[in-house]
Amino acid sequence: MEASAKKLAEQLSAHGYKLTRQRRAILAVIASSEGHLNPAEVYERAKADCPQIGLTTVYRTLDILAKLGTIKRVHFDGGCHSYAPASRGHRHHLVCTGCGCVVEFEGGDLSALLEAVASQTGFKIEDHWLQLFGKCPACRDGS
Amino acid sequence: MEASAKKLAEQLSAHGYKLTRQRRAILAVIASSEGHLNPAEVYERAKADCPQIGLTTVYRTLDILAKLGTIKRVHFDGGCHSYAPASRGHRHHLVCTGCGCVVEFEGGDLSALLEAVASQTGFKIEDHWLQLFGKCPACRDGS
DNA sequence: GTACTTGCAAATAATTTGCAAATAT
DNA sequence: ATATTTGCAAATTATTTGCAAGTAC
Repeated sequence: MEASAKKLAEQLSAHGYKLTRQRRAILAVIASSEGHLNPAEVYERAKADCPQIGLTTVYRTLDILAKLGTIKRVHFDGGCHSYAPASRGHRHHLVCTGCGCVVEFEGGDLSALLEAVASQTGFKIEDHWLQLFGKCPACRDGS
Repeated sequence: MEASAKKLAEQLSAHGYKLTRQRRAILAVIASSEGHLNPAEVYERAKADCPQIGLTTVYRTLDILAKLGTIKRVHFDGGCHSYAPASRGHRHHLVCTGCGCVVEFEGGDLSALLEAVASQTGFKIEDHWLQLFGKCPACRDGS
């Protein structure tokens, strides 16, 4: 298991979850993924490591990881059930519309915007969600 | 048909779509909705106006409206298949986590942020997607 | 009149659940 | 040892499609 997957595994055991062969395989897939993966894709790739794994387990594990904040759902109009690894802290995703790879970035400073919206609308803002779409360096030059 | 629904209807016919009883009913539901609605909810409400409407038609009509940009999908972790009316121009949605109502706001100025991310990552940013969550004035005081 | 639109029922796809067997700690 | 986790198959839910009949223009 490579370094990044080990970190993710620690998050699981720190919360009292057992580290099974299946979960390790799923974590390895996610850690090594460049982009966002849906449950079926995770399942396919995890089978390389752990042939007996079931799709149900993938669903259950992704739920746990999403709840822990280890992974985050990536939303876009074509489908909203893909996940990408998430770092600690509030980060946002930048998704390549060419190859689907996902990069995290520091969320700039939105506080001025949030305050403006709050006073404009009377809402108490609790959370925000920003996602950017574009072409990564490779896809930008390539096609 | 009230004013707002009439405007939406014009968008449909301007694109060569016929204005059927069913489509009018769906538009009326959307125009008068305070929040986001999923296909099943639209269907239930549209039946008041047009009892013979089928769920299939709701799906098909929502697809058309989303393609035209008349409505926009509202994404959040609990479900990503709800829609809210969208104004022309680039606006963002503010969703109340209490009652589910949706308000649009002018998207502040994100250009500095976008440029920073672009130069940081090498991506060519094509689109962005911002959604805020909070409590609307009523839900804020109420509970 | 004609092409677009509809509702139905059936097909497909996606996700969840119950449960006995397996396993990490 | 034991509570958690698993895989399977079945159940459920959501969405899409084919097609003959209906309807807006």
